[in-house]
Amino acid sequence: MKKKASLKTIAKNLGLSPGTVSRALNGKAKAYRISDETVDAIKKHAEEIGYSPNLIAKGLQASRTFTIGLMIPDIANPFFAIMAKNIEKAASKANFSIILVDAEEDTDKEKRQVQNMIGRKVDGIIAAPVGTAFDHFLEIEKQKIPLLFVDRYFTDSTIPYITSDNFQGSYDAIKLFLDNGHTKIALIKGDETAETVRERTKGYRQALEENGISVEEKWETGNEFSMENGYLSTKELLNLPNPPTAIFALNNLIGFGVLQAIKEMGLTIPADISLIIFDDEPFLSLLSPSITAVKQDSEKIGEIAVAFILEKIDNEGCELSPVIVPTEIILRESVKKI
Amino acid sequence: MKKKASLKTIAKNLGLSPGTVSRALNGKAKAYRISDETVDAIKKHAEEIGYSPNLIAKGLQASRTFTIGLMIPDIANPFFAIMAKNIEKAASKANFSIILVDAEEDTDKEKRQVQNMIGRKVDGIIAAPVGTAFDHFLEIEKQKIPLLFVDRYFTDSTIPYITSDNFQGSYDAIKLFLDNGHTKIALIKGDETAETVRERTKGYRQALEENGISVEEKWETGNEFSMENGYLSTKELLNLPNPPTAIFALNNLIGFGVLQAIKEMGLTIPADISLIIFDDEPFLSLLSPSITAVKQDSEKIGEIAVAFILEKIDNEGCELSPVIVPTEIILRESVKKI
DNA sequence: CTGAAAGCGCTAACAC
DNA sequence: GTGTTAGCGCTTTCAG
Repeated sequence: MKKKASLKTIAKNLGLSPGTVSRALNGKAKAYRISDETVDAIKKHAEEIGYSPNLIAKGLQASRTFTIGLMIPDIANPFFAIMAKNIEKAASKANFSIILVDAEEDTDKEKRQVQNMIGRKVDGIIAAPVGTAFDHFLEIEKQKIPLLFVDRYFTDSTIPYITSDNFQGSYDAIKLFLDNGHTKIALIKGDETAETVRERTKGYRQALEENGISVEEKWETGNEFSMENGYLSTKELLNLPNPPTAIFALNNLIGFGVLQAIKEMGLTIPADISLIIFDDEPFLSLLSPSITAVKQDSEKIGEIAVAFILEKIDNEGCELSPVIVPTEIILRESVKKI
Repeated sequence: MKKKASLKTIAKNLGLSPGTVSRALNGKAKAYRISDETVDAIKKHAEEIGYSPNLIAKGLQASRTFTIGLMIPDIANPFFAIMAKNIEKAASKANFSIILVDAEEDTDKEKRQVQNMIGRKVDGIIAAPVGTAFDHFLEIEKQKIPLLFVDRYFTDSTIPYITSDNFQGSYDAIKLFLDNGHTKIALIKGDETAETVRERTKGYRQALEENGISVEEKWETGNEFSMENGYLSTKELLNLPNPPTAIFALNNLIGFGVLQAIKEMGLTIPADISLIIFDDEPFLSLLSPSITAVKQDSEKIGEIAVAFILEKIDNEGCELSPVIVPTEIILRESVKKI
């Protein structure tokens, strides 16, 4: 009743060889024409002694671990949590397990964990990279481990990615403001070295330009995907001599900050200021008034990511091209008609 | 430049033996008095060919994988997401990796994944169990794998757990209502087979009884930790001939449902109805009015959990007793003074 | 129908 | 100072 419950144990107890037991337990009885009695006896005994195959040993010899590394900058962010949920779901359906890393928005931790993943011989890696450094990711490619970016990505590498239609989502949001008569529209951005931020910013600018509205420099502000940035930027914007009538928050955290600032200043949405947030959250519908948002389909991003990575694991040669997942405007009550 | 980058490769290329290379790379050069030149040469070459030790092989031979299984019923629930974040953080600090399972509130998946964890020879398992079935967890103990429950737990097993002070948190919330003059206080519960729900319910009842208020049967309702339950129960409660003046929602999801129902019915908090939610969420402070909540310290639960499981991994014999983590009332604006 | 043996990559015990 | 060997638990030829 010790830690002993290996193939060998079963073999010895039954007077068989490990090979036979292995074959019987892996449904290869037919192929090797092992007698039904033997198979039954083996299965029965395995059950009895609580045998559970050692996936580590299996992995060692197959050089396949049925494991996918998942690197997320912040699992407490609902956007990533929902994505992670769908990734785990799809992966486990294919009998793969997820090794989760929360990089804590820290490139150093990310680097260390990339090494860790490589050492653990994961079969593939799905990562939402933290920052703009990606040398460590090239190492993954060098090791021939399938790699895929989600959400965040780099255009100056050939690593495939799956992301939202950041440009269009942003464009649509601004268009909504414009259609409601707004012309003084502010943007609170994240770190512009991120491609997603650049794309979203592009959408903002293009929508304005197409409608003959020149972009007021003061209204394009912010520098970080954080609540604090949203909060401070909002206060600044609304204290401007010529304040905007509408704010577009470039992600959920910034949006929270905006909401906090507005609440604190005693202003009301949309009477005093209109708001759209990039990233939908269930609770945005519970606010009074509810907040219009650009919803990223993180479920779908997660699903596609797993399908992709499995494809790449099976098919060493296969080249994948980036996938852009459409966003959707969730119309609520935070945009005032002027 | 193929998949070859093992100890053996290095050994061969350098005309050494795998043993020496292993020792050099694991800082045992001193102990074995390997010459500095050799060590340098080895390290240099390892770097060159992009060698990365195979943790799988290491694990096989050490029968230790530096891996902790984490089983969560729903990673998209912020309460669990935050806990998971802190668990990953603490684990990675100790050079352990997390294998994440989202049980999707499905006992069958949980069972399957328990087997999977066992097969993967994780060094320990931290689980927030889905339901009331726990036979499959006993299997883990039988395999001598350290096991620990967080949040949810079973009193009729000896498996240690770390959870919030569910009784006290609930008691405090009701006390707050009472202190504000409420006597008609409703409770919307989750599934009562869960120990956490029972404890929270106990806190509710005891606070009322101690204050000479008899518990109105109609006001104790609900049967599930879900938004829908919160929504439907609220509608029922508020349509009662003699409706309560205060609602206590027994978890965050129920709370969301309550908020939705109240919003839909055009009522306002706290003028028409007072509310406290068990589980704090950042956004509760952004609502107008902000919502008073019982905050569970999921950060601390996560941290303690990892410390515990590591202790148990190191110290096979060690017996751990349950830990109850205090809760905290976050006072906001959702309780009316009568 | 089943057994024996090699080997996945690594470490540790034992040599010299 | 370094090499050799055995073995972790499994699968997979190759032999019967």
